[in-house]
Amino acid sequence: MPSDDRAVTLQDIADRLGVSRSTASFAITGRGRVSAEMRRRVLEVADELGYRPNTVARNLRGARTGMLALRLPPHSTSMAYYMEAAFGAVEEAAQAGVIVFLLTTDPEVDSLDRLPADAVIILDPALDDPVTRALLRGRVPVITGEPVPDGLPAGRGEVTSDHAPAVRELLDHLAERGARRPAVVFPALRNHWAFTVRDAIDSWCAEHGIRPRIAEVPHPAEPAEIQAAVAEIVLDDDDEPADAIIAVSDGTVLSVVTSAQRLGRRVGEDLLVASLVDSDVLALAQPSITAIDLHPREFGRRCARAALAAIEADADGEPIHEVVPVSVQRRASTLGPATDGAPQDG
Amino acid sequence: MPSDDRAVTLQDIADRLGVSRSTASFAITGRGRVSAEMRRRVLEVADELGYRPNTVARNLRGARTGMLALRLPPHSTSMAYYMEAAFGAVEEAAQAGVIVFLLTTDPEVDSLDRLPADAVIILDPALDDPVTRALLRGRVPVITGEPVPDGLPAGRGEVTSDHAPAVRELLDHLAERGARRPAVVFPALRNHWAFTVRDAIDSWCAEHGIRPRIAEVPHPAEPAEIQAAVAEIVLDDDDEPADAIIAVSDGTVLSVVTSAQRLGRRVGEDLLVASLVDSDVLALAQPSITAIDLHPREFGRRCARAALAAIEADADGEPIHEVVPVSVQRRASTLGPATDGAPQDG
DNA sequence: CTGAAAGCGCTAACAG
DNA sequence: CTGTTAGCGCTTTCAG
Repeated sequence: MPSDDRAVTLQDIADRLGVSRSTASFAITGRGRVSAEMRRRVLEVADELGYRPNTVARNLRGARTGMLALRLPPHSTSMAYYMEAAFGAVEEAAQAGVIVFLLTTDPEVDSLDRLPADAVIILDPALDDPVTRALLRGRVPVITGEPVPDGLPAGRGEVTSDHAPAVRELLDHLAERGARRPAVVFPALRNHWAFTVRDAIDSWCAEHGIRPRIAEVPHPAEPAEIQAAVAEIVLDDDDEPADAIIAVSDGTVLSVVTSAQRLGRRVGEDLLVASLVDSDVLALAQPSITAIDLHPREFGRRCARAALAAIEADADGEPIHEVVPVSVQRRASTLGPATDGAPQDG
Repeated sequence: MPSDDRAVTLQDIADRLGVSRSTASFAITGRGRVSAEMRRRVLEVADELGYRPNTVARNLRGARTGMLALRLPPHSTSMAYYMEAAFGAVEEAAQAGVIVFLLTTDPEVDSLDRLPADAVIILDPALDDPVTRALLRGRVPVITGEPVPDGLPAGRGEVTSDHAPAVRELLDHLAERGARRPAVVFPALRNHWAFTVRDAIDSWCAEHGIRPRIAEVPHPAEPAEIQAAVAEIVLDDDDEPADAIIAVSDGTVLSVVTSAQRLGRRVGEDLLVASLVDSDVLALAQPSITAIDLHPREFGRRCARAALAAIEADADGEPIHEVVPVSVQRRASTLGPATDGAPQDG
């Protein structure tokens, strides 16, 4: 029982069977040509010895690292969303024996073009993020979660969600529920998601002859700034008060709901509230909050899959483009108290 | 300008100066003995060529991987907390040129004792988590964020926060603000944090002659389960109603606040609310929510530092033990409306 | 003070 | 069908 501290190597297996390393290697990777019998024996011994291929050494040879770098937006608006997506990517990569590591929020830009990774996944690449820019210029293939905004070099592929229809569906839903004066609290983000959603809102409003009422909050924002924006919309001095409010993140929605309740407005009745990004906590509020479910876990998985594909297709072939479905979760904050007890929920 | 696709290697530098690889290596790592002059020239060329040491190859030799594995609890209660901690670890490790990768939530247990990492960080190790158990039994040194609960083999070190005093401070604060019947919504977690906090609450209550009123919710819980627990406490049929409620995560607190507001209770006035774990969104609610700030970023940094130290001290020396300070953020939900406009906040 | 050479664990030509 | 061999990029003895 070589249960000493050294790791079991191919050599150990080979020695044990009196064959050469390569035979063992071929048997294990299944790549080369070895007899079925030999293969069986190698596998048996490998198992017995508790052999674990050393991924580092394995990848050294192939000029690969067996790693994916993951970049999350510097000031993550929606923690839960990114965390889910991250774990989706980790899971998917793990199935291919690939490791996902996190990039610091603020890495040294010049260390970026020689990243020890076979590909990078950038979630929500933003126009004004120097790291994203450097990564996109670097030699490591880049897959982005959501397209790269115009003005930045394209990556090798992108995974995106069909935001516009979902936003329109949400707006339609609000209208059906009687909303006539919807308002939006929107962060000053310069990424594809923000541009797209904003566009969808604007055009929907135009089609419905409604003046889009958008309170833009800085990003990242101080609590006071968000609270002020929310207060302005909820109060709405100079105009008819908003009868529906859409916000982005857990935090902003929370601010909207609590502010509204404080001011005596009844969420789900005289004020509809919805979020552009779903998260677990939105189902916990009373009333529970209608939101667009971006299926972040699946989104993350697809990003990893795309990244893995980009590594293989190491030429300059077709860029990868994948669309992940999204869905609107209708909950009590827009359905009203009638259905409060049994909101439609996943 | 060798700006072709191949990465710049030590050999390139050596060739350029007509010296050998080892000289270049020594000059760059600063480990060996080379003349100051030679060193200067090597560094210069390295810089010029844009040399980046290949960490993978570098570590191959030393039987190190240059990587830290990070395990987050399978059903993260508090996304923001863990995400912050994770990035703290990533940042700290990056300074030492070490990469932090995420473990899948559900890895194959037998792949765990030969993890391609020099150490593992487990955040909030739980008694009932088989992965934690496997990791602790494995040969990769383990650092835990929060101690390993009794019943599991100890790791090589732990980073912890001084929860008990903070909980007591919070309870004292609530008492000062007039709370007489505090209640707690607590998840059925089997980790050190949960045990400690629960203990602190129990003993504080005992000292103050108060019957601890704890609603335990399953973990992970369905929204309905949490809502039910919250409703029970907020309503409190058979007893005097609670005048202060403590909850753990963003979600539960949100549920408490919105439920309370719906039932006509005024948070910060006739009902005090506080969270055991702070996060950005708690500052956004109206009123903003008092919470214990666990300084997760710093916590994560310390974990990484401890892990790095554990790798060096590869003997069975003293286990590492570090304590990260915590602080109570008093906000409007317990301070009341008087100070609502200017809550004490970081 | 510097160069040659031997590996780290694994893969993949190339022989046999 | 299997063994030999030459590396991947780097570190580190051991000679010179």
